[in-house]
Amino acid sequence: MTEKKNNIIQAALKLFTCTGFHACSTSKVAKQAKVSEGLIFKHFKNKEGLLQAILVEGEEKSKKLFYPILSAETPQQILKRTLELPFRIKGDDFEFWKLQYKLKWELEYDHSKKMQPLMDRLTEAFTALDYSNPEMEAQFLLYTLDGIAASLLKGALNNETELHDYLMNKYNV
Amino acid sequence: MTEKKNNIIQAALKLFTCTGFHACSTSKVAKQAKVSEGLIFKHFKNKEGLLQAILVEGEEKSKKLFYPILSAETPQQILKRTLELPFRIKGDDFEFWKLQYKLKWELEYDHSKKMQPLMDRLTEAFTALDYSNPEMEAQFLLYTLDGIAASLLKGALNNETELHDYLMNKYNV
DNA sequence: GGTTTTAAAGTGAGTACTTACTTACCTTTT
DNA sequence: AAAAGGTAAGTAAGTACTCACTTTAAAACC
Repeated sequence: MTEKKNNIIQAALKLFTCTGFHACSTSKVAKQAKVSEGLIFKHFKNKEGLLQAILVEGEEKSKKLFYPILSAETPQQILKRTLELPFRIKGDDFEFWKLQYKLKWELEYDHSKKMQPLMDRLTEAFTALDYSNPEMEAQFLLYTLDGIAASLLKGALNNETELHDYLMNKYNV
Repeated sequence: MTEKKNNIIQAALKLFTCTGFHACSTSKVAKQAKVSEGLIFKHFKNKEGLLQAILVEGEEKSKKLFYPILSAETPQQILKRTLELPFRIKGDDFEFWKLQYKLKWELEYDHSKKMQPLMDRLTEAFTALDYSNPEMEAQFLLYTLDGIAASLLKGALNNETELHDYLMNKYNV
Protein backbone atom coordinates (compact mmCIF):
# COMPACT_ATOMS: atom_id res chain seq x y z
CA MET A 1 0.00 0.00 0.00
CA THR A 2 1.65 3.22 -1.18
CA GLU A 3 1.13 6.48 0.66
CA LYS A 4 -0.95 8.00 -2.11
CA LYS A 5 -3.19 4.95 -2.35
CA ASN A 6 -3.84 5.19 1.34
CA ASN A 7 -4.50 8.92 1.00
CA ILE A 8 -7.21 8.13 -1.51
CA ILE A 9 -8.90 5.65 0.81
CA GLN A 10 -8.82 8.04 3.76
CA ALA A 11 -10.10 10.93 1.67
CA ALA A 12 -12.89 8.81 0.21
CA LEU A 13 -13.90 7.50 3.63
CA LYS A 14 -14.16 11.04 4.91
CA LEU A 15 -16.05 12.46 1.92
CA PHE A 16 -18.35 9.50 1.30
CA THR A 17 -19.25 9.62 4.98
CA CYS A 18 -20.05 13.29 5.16
CA THR A 19 -21.67 13.84 1.75
CA GLY A 20 -22.72 10.34 0.69
CA PHE A 21 -21.48 8.05 -2.05
CA HIS A 22 -23.41 9.45 -5.01
CA ALA A 23 -23.10 13.07 -3.95
CA CYS A 24 -19.30 12.86 -3.80
CA SER A 25 -17.41 12.85 -7.10
CA THR A 26 -14.11 11.14 -7.83
CA SER A 27 -12.60 14.53 -8.69
CA LYS A 28 -13.38 15.75 -5.17
CA VAL A 29 -11.80 12.65 -3.68
CA ALA A 30 -8.69 13.23 -5.79
CA LYS A 31 -8.47 16.85 -4.71
CA GLN A 32 -8.88 15.98 -1.04
CA ALA A 33 -6.26 13.21 -1.33
CA LYS A 34 -3.95 15.51 -3.29
CA VAL A 35 -3.46 13.07 -6.15
CA SER A 36 -4.46 13.08 -9.81
CA GLU A 37 -7.93 11.79 -10.50
CA GLY A 38 -6.55 9.12 -12.85
CA LEU A 39 -4.72 7.43 -10.00
CA ILE A 40 -8.00 6.47 -8.38
CA PHE A 41 -8.92 4.43 -11.43
CA LYS A 42 -5.45 2.93 -11.70
CA HIS A 43 -5.69 1.58 -8.17
CA PHE A 44 -9.37 0.77 -7.82
CA LYS A 45 -10.63 0.34 -11.40
CA ASN A 46 -13.78 2.40 -10.76
CA LYS A 47 -15.66 4.34 -8.12
CA GLU A 48 -17.43 1.24 -6.85
CA GLY A 49 -14.04 -0.47 -6.48
CA LEU A 50 -12.85 2.38 -4.27
CA LEU A 51 -15.89 1.91 -2.06
CA GLN A 52 -15.25 -1.83 -1.81
CA ALA A 53 -11.64 -1.16 -0.80
CA ILE A 54 -12.90 1.01 2.06
CA LEU A 55 -15.33 -1.70 3.10
CA VAL A 56 -12.66 -4.40 3.00
CA GLU A 57 -10.37 -2.27 5.18
CA GLY A 58 -13.31 -1.95 7.53
CA GLU A 59 -13.72 -5.69 7.94
CA GLU A 60 -10.94 -5.61 10.53
CA LYS A 61 -12.76 -2.92 12.44
CA SER A 62 -15.84 -5.06 12.32
CA LYS A 63 -14.00 -8.04 13.74
CA LYS A 64 -12.30 -5.90 16.38
CA LEU A 65 -15.68 -4.68 17.55
CA PHE A 66 -17.41 -8.05 17.64
CA TYR A 67 -14.55 -10.18 18.95
CA PRO A 68 -15.11 -9.53 22.68
CA ILE A 69 -18.66 -10.83 22.35
CA LEU A 70 -17.86 -13.85 20.20
CA SER A 71 -15.08 -14.86 22.59
CA ALA A 72 -17.00 -14.24 25.82
CA GLU A 73 -17.12 -17.15 28.22
CA THR A 74 -20.19 -16.57 30.37
CA PRO A 75 -23.73 -15.44 29.50
CA GLN A 76 -23.24 -12.40 31.72
CA GLN A 77 -20.12 -11.53 29.76
CA ILE A 78 -21.93 -11.88 26.44
CA LEU A 79 -24.71 -9.62 27.63
CA LYS A 80 -22.43 -7.03 29.21
CA ARG A 81 -20.22 -6.75 26.14
CA THR A 82 -23.19 -6.58 23.80
CA LEU A 83 -24.61 -3.67 25.77
CA GLU A 84 -21.26 -1.91 25.39
CA LEU A 85 -21.29 -2.30 21.63
CA PRO A 86 -22.55 1.11 20.47
CA PHE A 87 -20.47 2.90 23.07
CA ARG A 88 -17.21 1.34 21.93
CA ILE A 89 -17.36 3.12 18.60
CA LYS A 90 -15.03 6.09 18.57
CA GLY A 91 -12.20 7.95 16.85
CA ASP A 92 -11.37 6.70 13.36
CA ASP A 93 -13.91 3.90 13.59
CA PHE A 94 -16.70 6.41 14.03
CA GLU A 95 -16.47 7.52 10.40
CA PHE A 96 -16.37 3.96 9.16
CA TRP A 97 -19.49 2.94 11.02
CA LYS A 98 -21.34 6.05 10.02
CA LEU A 99 -20.53 5.20 6.42
CA GLN A 100 -21.90 1.70 6.99
CA TYR A 101 -25.21 3.11 8.15
CA LYS A 102 -25.34 5.56 5.27
CA LEU A 103 -24.66 2.83 2.72
CA LYS A 104 -27.27 0.64 4.33
CA TRP A 105 -29.84 3.16 3.15
CA GLU A 106 -28.22 4.78 0.10
CA LEU A 107 -27.19 1.55 -1.61
CA GLU A 108 -29.55 -0.80 0.26
CA TYR A 109 -26.72 -2.83 1.72
CA ASP A 110 -27.70 -5.71 3.93
CA HIS A 111 -25.67 -6.56 7.00
CA SER A 112 -28.03 -8.97 8.66
CA LYS A 113 -25.60 -11.75 7.75
CA LYS A 114 -22.87 -9.90 9.60
CA MET A 115 -25.06 -9.74 12.69
CA GLN A 116 -26.07 -13.40 12.74
CA PRO A 117 -23.15 -14.70 14.89
CA LEU A 118 -23.94 -11.97 17.41
CA MET A 119 -27.59 -12.92 17.38
CA ASP A 120 -26.67 -16.54 18.02
CA ARG A 121 -24.47 -15.74 21.00
CA LEU A 122 -27.09 -13.45 22.48
CA THR A 123 -29.76 -16.10 22.12
CA GLU A 124 -27.42 -18.54 23.81
CA ALA A 125 -26.93 -16.10 26.69
CA PHE A 126 -30.62 -15.42 27.17
CA THR A 127 -31.30 -19.15 27.11
CA ALA A 128 -28.71 -19.73 29.84
CA LEU A 129 -30.20 -16.87 31.84
CA ASP A 130 -33.66 -18.49 31.66
CA TYR A 131 -35.42 -15.78 29.71
CA SER A 132 -38.76 -17.15 28.53
CA ASN A 133 -38.29 -16.24 24.86
CA PRO A 134 -34.54 -16.05 24.16
CA GLU A 135 -34.74 -15.62 20.38
CA MET A 136 -37.14 -12.71 20.56
CA GLU A 137 -35.24 -11.22 23.46
CA ALA A 138 -32.06 -11.25 21.37
CA GLN A 139 -33.79 -9.77 18.34
CA PHE A 140 -35.35 -7.09 20.51
CA LEU A 141 -32.05 -6.09 22.08
CA LEU A 142 -30.27 -5.89 18.73
CA TYR A 143 -32.96 -3.59 17.36
CA THR A 144 -32.58 -1.39 20.39
CA LEU A 145 -28.81 -1.21 20.02
CA ASP A 146 -29.27 -0.51 16.32
CA GLY A 147 -31.50 2.43 17.14
CA ILE A 148 -29.01 3.69 19.70
CA ALA A 149 -26.07 3.30 17.31
CA ALA A 150 -27.96 5.18 14.61
CA SER A 151 -28.61 8.08 16.95
CA LEU A 152 -25.03 8.04 18.23
CA LEU A 153 -23.54 8.09 14.74
CA LYS A 154 -25.74 10.97 13.73
CA GLY A 155 -24.42 12.89 16.72
CA ALA A 156 -27.88 13.12 18.25
CA LEU A 157 -27.09 11.31 21.49
CA ASN A 158 -26.24 13.62 24.36
CA ASN A 159 -26.47 11.27 27.34
CA GLU A 160 -24.30 8.33 26.31
CA THR A 161 -23.10 7.20 29.71
CA GLU A 162 -26.50 7.63 31.32
CA LEU A 163 -28.05 5.47 28.63
CA HIS A 164 -25.35 2.86 28.98
CA ASP A 165 -25.84 2.70 32.75
CA TYR A 166 -29.58 2.46 32.30
CA LEU A 167 -29.15 -0.48 29.93
CA MET A 168 -26.80 -2.34 32.28
CA ASN A 169 -29.21 -1.83 35.11
CA LYS A 170 -32.14 -3.05 33.02
CA TYR A 171 -30.32 -6.29 32.19
CA ASN A 172 -28.75 -6.72 35.63
CA VAL A 173 -25.10 -6.69 34.58
CA MET B 1 -52.97 20.69 -8.02
CA THR B 2 -53.05 19.67 -11.67
CA GLU B 3 -52.82 16.04 -12.73
CA LYS B 4 -49.33 16.43 -14.17
CA LYS B 5 -48.04 18.18 -11.07
CA ASN B 6 -49.30 15.29 -8.99
CA ASN B 7 -47.73 12.83 -11.42
CA ILE B 8 -44.37 14.49 -10.83
CA ILE B 9 -44.67 14.20 -7.06
CA GLN B 10 -45.69 10.55 -7.22
CA ALA B 11 -42.91 9.69 -9.66
CA ALA B 12 -40.33 11.53 -7.56
CA LEU B 13 -41.50 9.84 -4.36
CA LYS B 14 -41.12 6.47 -6.02
CA LEU B 15 -37.73 7.12 -7.63
CA PHE B 16 -36.16 9.07 -4.74
CA THR B 17 -37.22 6.25 -2.44
CA CYS B 18 -35.82 3.42 -4.50
CA THR B 19 -32.66 5.02 -5.87
CA GLY B 20 -32.01 7.89 -3.50
CA PHE B 21 -32.20 11.66 -3.97
CA HIS B 22 -28.79 12.30 -5.50
CA ALA B 23 -28.75 9.16 -7.62
CA CYS B 24 -32.04 10.08 -9.31
CA SER B 25 -31.97 12.79 -11.97
CA THR B 26 -34.74 15.23 -12.79
CA SER B 27 -34.82 13.84 -16.33
CA LYS B 28 -35.67 10.40 -14.97
CA VAL B 29 -38.42 11.85 -12.81
CA ALA B 30 -39.83 13.64 -15.87
CA LYS B 31 -39.74 10.46 -17.93
CA GLN B 32 -41.44 8.42 -15.20
CA ALA B 33 -44.11 11.12 -14.73
CA LYS B 34 -44.54 11.43 -18.52
CA VAL B 35 -44.04 15.19 -18.55
CA SER B 36 -41.40 17.49 -19.98
CA GLU B 37 -38.43 18.08 -17.73
CA GLY B 38 -39.02 21.82 -17.79
CA LEU B 39 -42.35 21.42 -16.04
CA ILE B 40 -40.63 20.19 -12.90
CA PHE B 41 -38.79 23.49 -12.57
CA LYS B 42 -41.88 25.51 -13.41
CA HIS B 43 -43.77 23.92 -10.54
CA PHE B 44 -41.04 23.39 -7.94
CA LYS B 45 -38.28 25.88 -8.88
CA ASN B 46 -35.52 23.29 -8.42
CA LYS B 47 -34.84 19.70 -7.45
CA GLU B 48 -34.68 20.55 -3.77
CA GLY B 49 -38.08 22.24 -4.07
CA LEU B 50 -39.55 19.05 -5.48
CA LEU B 51 -38.23 17.14 -2.49
CA GLN B 52 -39.73 19.69 -0.11
CA ALA B 53 -43.11 19.34 -1.83
CA ILE B 54 -43.02 15.60 -1.20
CA LEU B 55 -42.12 16.19 2.42
CA VAL B 56 -44.90 18.73 2.91
CA GLU B 57 -47.42 16.28 1.43
CA GLY B 58 -46.08 13.78 3.93
CA GLU B 59 -46.77 15.98 6.93
CA GLU B 60 -50.35 14.74 6.91
CA LYS B 61 -49.17 11.17 6.96
CA SER B 62 -47.01 12.05 9.91
CA LYS B 63 -49.92 13.53 11.81
CA LYS B 64 -52.17 10.61 10.91
CA LEU B 65 -49.63 8.21 12.34
CA PHE B 66 -48.99 10.08 15.58
CA TYR B 67 -52.49 11.29 16.33
CA PRO B 68 -53.73 8.15 18.15
CA ILE B 69 -50.89 8.50 20.62
CA LEU B 70 -51.16 12.24 21.16
CA SER B 71 -54.90 11.91 21.77
CA ALA B 72 -54.74 8.82 24.00
CA GLU B 73 -56.49 9.18 27.34
CA THR B 74 -54.85 6.61 29.61
CA PRO B 75 -51.19 5.62 30.11
CA GLN B 76 -52.03 2.11 28.96
CA GLN B 77 -53.49 3.55 25.77
CA ILE B 78 -50.40 5.68 25.15
CA LEU B 79 -48.15 2.68 25.58
CA LYS B 80 -50.26 0.31 23.52
CA ARG B 81 -50.55 2.74 20.61
CA THR B 82 -46.85 3.56 20.71
CA LEU B 83 -45.98 -0.10 20.44
CA GLU B 84 -48.22 -0.32 17.37
CA LEU B 85 -46.42 2.54 15.66
CA PRO B 86 -44.03 0.69 13.32
CA PHE B 87 -46.67 -1.88 12.44
CA ARG B 88 -49.19 0.70 11.30
CA ILE B 89 -47.02 1.74 8.36
CA LYS B 90 -48.32 0.22 5.14
CA GLY B 91 -49.41 0.75 1.54
CA ASP B 92 -48.69 4.19 0.13
CA ASP B 93 -47.28 5.42 3.42
CA PHE B 94 -44.59 2.76 3.30
CA GLU B 95 -42.73 4.55 0.50
CA PHE B 96 -42.98 7.89 2.25
CA TRP B 97 -41.51 6.60 5.50
CA LYS B 98 -38.79 4.74 3.74
CA LEU B 99 -37.86 8.00 2.02
CA GLN B 100 -37.78 9.70 5.42
CA TYR B 101 -35.27 7.18 6.71
CA LYS B 102 -33.18 7.44 3.56
CA LEU B 103 -33.07 11.23 3.76
CA LYS B 104 -32.19 11.06 7.42
CA TRP B 105 -28.88 9.56 6.33
CA GLU B 106 -28.37 10.90 2.81
CA LEU B 107 -29.11 14.53 3.63
CA GLU B 108 -28.59 14.32 7.39
CA TYR B 109 -32.12 15.39 8.15
CA ASP B 110 -33.04 15.63 11.79
CA HIS B 111 -36.47 14.56 12.98
CA SER B 112 -35.84 14.53 16.70
CA LYS B 113 -38.05 17.63 16.94
CA LYS B 114 -40.85 15.69 15.28
CA MET B 115 -40.50 12.97 17.91
CA GLN B 116 -40.49 15.23 20.95
CA PRO B 117 -44.28 15.30 21.54
CA LEU B 118 -44.27 11.52 21.40
CA MET B 119 -41.39 11.38 23.85
CA ASP B 120 -43.29 13.63 26.22
CA ARG B 121 -46.43 11.52 26.17
CA LEU B 122 -44.45 8.34 26.68
CA THR B 123 -42.62 9.83 29.62
CA GLU B 124 -45.96 10.86 31.05
CA ALA B 125 -47.26 7.31 30.65
CA PHE B 126 -44.23 5.69 32.27
CA THR B 127 -44.47 8.15 35.15
CA ALA B 128 -48.12 7.25 35.71
CA LEU B 129 -47.24 3.57 35.55
CA ASP B 130 -44.59 4.03 38.26
CA TYR B 131 -41.55 3.12 36.23
CA SER B 132 -38.47 4.13 38.21
CA ASN B 133 -36.84 6.13 35.37
CA PRO B 134 -39.59 7.32 33.04
CA GLU B 135 -37.45 9.59 30.85
CA MET B 136 -34.88 6.92 30.11
CA GLU B 137 -37.59 4.32 29.67
CA ALA B 138 -39.24 6.49 27.02
CA GLN B 139 -35.96 7.17 25.26
CA PHE B 140 -35.12 3.47 25.32
CA LEU B 141 -38.45 2.43 23.84
CA LEU B 142 -38.25 4.99 21.05
CA TYR B 143 -34.79 3.75 20.06
CA THR B 144 -36.14 0.23 19.95
CA LEU B 145 -39.07 1.21 17.78
CA ASP B 146 -36.70 3.17 15.56
CA GLY B 147 -34.57 0.07 15.07
CA ILE B 148 -37.65 -2.00 14.32
CA ALA B 149 -39.02 0.57 11.87
CA ALA B 150 -35.68 0.70 10.08
CA SER B 151 -35.66 -3.04 9.64
CA LEU B 152 -39.30 -3.11 8.58
CA LEU B 153 -38.82 -0.41 5.95
CA LYS B 154 -35.82 -2.20 4.51
CA GLY B 155 -38.00 -5.29 4.13
CA ALA B 156 -35.79 -7.26 6.51
CA LEU B 157 -38.45 -8.06 9.08
CA ASN B 158 -40.07 -11.46 8.61
CA ASN B 159 -41.87 -11.93 11.91
CA GLU B 160 -43.84 -8.71 12.32
CA THR B 161 -46.77 -10.02 14.31
CA GLU B 162 -44.62 -12.16 16.55
CA LEU B 163 -42.46 -9.16 17.37
CA HIS B 164 -45.50 -7.00 18.03
CA ASP B 165 -46.99 -9.61 20.37
CA TYR B 166 -43.68 -9.95 22.16
CA LEU B 167 -43.52 -6.19 22.70
CA MET B 168 -47.06 -6.00 24.07
CA ASN B 169 -46.34 -8.85 26.42
CA LYS B 170 -43.11 -7.21 27.60
CA TYR B 171 -44.93 -4.00 28.47
CA ASN B 172 -48.05 -5.72 29.84
CA VAL B 173 -50.59 -4.20 27.45
C1' DG C 1 -73.41 34.53 -25.76
C1' DG C 2 -69.60 35.14 -28.28
C1' DT C 3 -65.04 37.38 -28.52
C1' DT C 4 -60.89 38.98 -26.61
C1' DT C 5 -57.44 39.05 -22.93
C1' DT C 6 -54.61 37.03 -19.64
C1' DA C 7 -52.30 33.89 -16.97
C1' DA C 8 -51.09 29.58 -15.99
C1' DA C 9 -49.80 24.85 -17.84
C1' DG C 10 -46.84 22.63 -20.63
C1' DT C 11 -43.07 21.67 -24.17
C1' DG C 12 -38.47 20.67 -26.18
C1' DA C 13 -34.28 22.19 -27.48
C1' DG C 14 -30.66 24.39 -25.55
C1' DT C 15 -27.29 26.10 -21.62
C1' DA C 16 -22.84 25.67 -18.93
C1' DC C 17 -21.00 22.48 -16.14
C1' DT C 18 -19.93 17.99 -13.89
C1' DT C 19 -19.65 13.14 -14.12
C1' DA C 20 -17.01 8.66 -14.27
C1' DC C 21 -13.59 7.05 -16.80
C1' DT C 22 -9.51 6.70 -20.55
C1' DT C 23 -5.40 7.48 -22.87
C1' DA C 24 -0.73 8.79 -23.74
C1' DC C 25 2.94 9.83 -21.47
C1' DC C 26 6.49 10.47 -17.72
C1' DT C 27 8.86 8.80 -13.22
C1' DT C 28 10.21 5.86 -9.67
C1' DT C 29 11.20 1.38 -7.75
C1' DT C 30 12.64 -3.32 -8.12
C1' DA D 1 14.71 -3.40 -18.44
C1' DA D 2 10.39 -4.30 -16.67
C1' DA D 3 6.68 -3.17 -13.90
C1' DA D 4 4.32 -0.37 -11.05
C1' DG D 5 3.27 4.46 -9.53
C1' DG D 6 1.75 8.66 -11.03
C1' DT D 7 0.08 12.73 -14.03
C1' DA D 8 -2.45 15.96 -17.23
C1' DA D 9 -5.37 16.41 -20.69
C1' DG D 10 -8.67 14.51 -22.70
C1' DT D 11 -13.74 11.99 -23.71
C1' DA D 12 -18.77 11.11 -24.12
C1' DA D 13 -22.60 11.04 -21.50
C1' DG D 14 -25.18 13.08 -17.97
C1' DT D 15 -26.42 16.88 -14.67
C1' DA D 16 -29.62 20.67 -12.98
C1' DC D 17 -31.65 24.26 -14.92
C1' DT D 18 -33.29 28.05 -18.61
C1' DC D 19 -35.54 30.04 -22.40
C1' DA D 20 -38.48 30.95 -26.18
C1' DC D 21 -42.37 29.22 -27.41
C1' DT D 22 -47.28 26.92 -27.85
C1' DT D 23 -51.54 25.21 -25.70
C1' DT D 24 -55.36 25.40 -22.51
C1' DA D 25 -58.83 27.34 -20.04
C1' DA D 26 -61.07 30.50 -17.39
C1' DA D 27 -62.08 35.41 -16.54
C1' DA D 28 -63.34 40.10 -18.54
C1' DC D 29 -65.38 42.75 -21.72
C1' DC D 30 -68.88 44.20 -25.20
